[in-house]
Amino acid sequence: MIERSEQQPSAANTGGTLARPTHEAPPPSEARPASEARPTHEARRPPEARPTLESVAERAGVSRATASRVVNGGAGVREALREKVRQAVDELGYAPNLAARTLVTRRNQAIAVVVAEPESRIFSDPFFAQHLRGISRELSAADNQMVLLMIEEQRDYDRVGRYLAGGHVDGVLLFSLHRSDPLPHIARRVGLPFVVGGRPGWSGAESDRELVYVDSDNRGGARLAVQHLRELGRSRIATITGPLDQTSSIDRLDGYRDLLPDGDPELIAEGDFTPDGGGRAMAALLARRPDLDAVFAASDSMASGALRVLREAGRRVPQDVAVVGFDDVESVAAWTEPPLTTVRQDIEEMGRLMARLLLRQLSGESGPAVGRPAAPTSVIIPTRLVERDSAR
Amino acid sequence: MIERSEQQPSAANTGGTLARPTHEAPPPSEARPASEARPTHEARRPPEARPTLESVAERAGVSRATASRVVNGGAGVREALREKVRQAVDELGYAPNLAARTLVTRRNQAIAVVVAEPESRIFSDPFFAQHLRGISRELSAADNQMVLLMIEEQRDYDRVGRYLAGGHVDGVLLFSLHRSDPLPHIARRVGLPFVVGGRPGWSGAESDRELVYVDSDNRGGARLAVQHLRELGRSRIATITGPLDQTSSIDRLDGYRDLLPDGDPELIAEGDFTPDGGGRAMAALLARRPDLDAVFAASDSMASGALRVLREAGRRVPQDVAVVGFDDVESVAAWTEPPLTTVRQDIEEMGRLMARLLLRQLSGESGPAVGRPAAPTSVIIPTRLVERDSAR
DNA sequence: GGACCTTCTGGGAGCGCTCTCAGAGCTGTT
DNA sequence: AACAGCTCTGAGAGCGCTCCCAGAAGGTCC
Repeated sequence: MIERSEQQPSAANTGGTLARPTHEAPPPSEARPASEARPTHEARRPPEARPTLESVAERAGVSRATASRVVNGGAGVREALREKVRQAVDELGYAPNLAARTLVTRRNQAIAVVVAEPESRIFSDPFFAQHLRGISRELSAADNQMVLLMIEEQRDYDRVGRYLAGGHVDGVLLFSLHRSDPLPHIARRVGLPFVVGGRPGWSGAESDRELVYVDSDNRGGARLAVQHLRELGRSRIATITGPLDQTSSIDRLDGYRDLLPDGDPELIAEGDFTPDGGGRAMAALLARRPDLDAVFAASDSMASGALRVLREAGRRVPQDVAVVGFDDVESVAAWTEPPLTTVRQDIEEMGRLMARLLLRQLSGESGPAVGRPAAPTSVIIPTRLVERDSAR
Repeated sequence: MIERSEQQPSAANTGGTLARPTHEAPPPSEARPASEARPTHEARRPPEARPTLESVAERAGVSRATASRVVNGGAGVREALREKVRQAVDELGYAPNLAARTLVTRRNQAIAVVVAEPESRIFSDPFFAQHLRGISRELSAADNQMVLLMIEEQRDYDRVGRYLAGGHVDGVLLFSLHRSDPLPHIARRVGLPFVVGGRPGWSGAESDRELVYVDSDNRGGARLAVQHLRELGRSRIATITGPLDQTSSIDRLDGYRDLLPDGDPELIAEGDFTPDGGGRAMAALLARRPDLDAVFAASDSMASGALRVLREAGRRVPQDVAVVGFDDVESVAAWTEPPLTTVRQDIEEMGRLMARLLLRQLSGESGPAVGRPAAPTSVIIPTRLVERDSAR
């Protein structure tokens, strides 16, 4: 590890022989102190007595209650007083203490996003940021915050459970549940409404009460892909599926089968959503059915691996074999050789919808039971075909 | 939009002519109610009277104070009582109310991660998830939560400022600051310690007090790349830079120049971190210096664009022109044609270090001034070269 | 001008927790 | 047997806020 207190290393560091830094960085406890010791953190200790509502009220010459009213919209307070309070707020730089407010209102203005990583592709694919962006957009429009909880090991479920139980959030967004995932149960137990991203594994014993989820139209997208290949006149259309314990894989395969109900099972090979897996599946397919003239890969990554194998096998794309992917990951699909025709899904919209659905449950709760909007239903986001050279 | 209350559409949906769903999804307010109306949300209203410390204490036959002690570690409580309290906690399913605790301890066990999106590449590159993962790992080990705040428009700064001022987090992690970014100022004003990811734009007026940041060794990585190209015997080494208002671009260019101080300026072209931009820069380079025999692109995306232009220009890679990228984004670098030699950075470690540095500031604060660990210094994470076919 | 509204305002309780402090209960010493 | 010196426990205050409710202030109507 190289440490610097200067902004830039001097060019003198650049000796002829480059001392390659070791990859393993020592823990930062070894950090060299900055050239000049930072002034003691008096900025925070003591915490600089943040102004309270009390002090605002005093300065404005009103009661705490009136000050509170003004801060929260000011309904039913005479304009003159309202103005005085607002001024006091400004002068003092007052910001309400959220913890105190939460304690009494029981509203946190925050929702949790839980990502159970090992099971989901969320880290290997670039969708994560888009998801979050969609969620964030919707949430911040309603002045809600987003607390991100990641699960990596089994014991993290406890941590997350404790946190949710701690009442710091008003609702939960869950991602790609696998079979018997304890998360819905946990959320239910602590009484938090939740919405799931991606169709859940199977509605087993736990979830007879139906879950609200948002998903891409995987099945419809697959149909789009196969239909396109057919319109191109291809008749021996193979498919490379994702891992078949994931609903997105299953749905995409189902879409393929919708249009090819009598298809040869030899034309179906299972991949794992990685380029390598896609390549291996492609090789298997080629061995079994050398006469295939099209492939629908259930992800762009797998398609890129398939493309390489096809190239190495001397097949021209799209002349000999047309290829369609799924996802439309820009950095992959647009830059394969040749560029990939693929099915695009609107990930950001998915995130946005998840948040919207959850928010609706939240507001539904506090309203009157009669005239309350109907309980939300699951939603499927449409997909569309993006044509590039690999199948044109 | 297609809505379903059933888990799967029936295959009957699959008529011959596929009615392509419109892309614009109507707002979910149009959602069709589930076949059976959800039972009124009585699970939450009334909020099912979550057990309090008080009730735990009562059940265990001790005082609230003792119960509190047990819940918080149980130091100085006789084993017998401790056991009784623990049992009461279990039976009641007690979970402490975090807001109440925060109100008195002034500790939130939460830190904010602020991403000012438009300026950063954070959404176009796949690093975001890795960053968060690193941060999450470190944070949850210390039982801290992560609140994600995204900035998209100017007015979001207000929202974020208010949130930070609300005292809901103990510290802030900031990403890729641009010149005169108001964020450090805001954090400073509300008295929150912070750490920056990526070397900040320039230490202008505001930041004479030095900032703590964590960055990849962009400069060193660039040197690695150029050095490698040189060792391959290349002598006319061009570079495609990122946008030169970003420090990572600047640092990578500086690294290039470190080894080629007398280089021809015609060998330098500015890109924009996109494949297209990389392609355009490559074309310009080829026009200016048709004799170039190597290119160092400051990102894998740009390298992939360059690769295509090179291919179209009939240059063989690596025989005619060797290419090295930067980032080592697996899904891009490993699957270009040919696969890309590139500089790998350890993003997750970056996230981890940012969190660790922040946590250290936090603990430093509450400890005694004497013997407190030295104030943290900025840290640079080493990079390393990954050799693939494009420069071998 | 008094009864009766309506509109505003402030007092005060209380959200669930932590933490100080005083005192209860022990043990050990003289 | 008295007392010092522990350890352990509980009463109570208070964190900053919201919101209920009582009452003040001002208007209207007979």
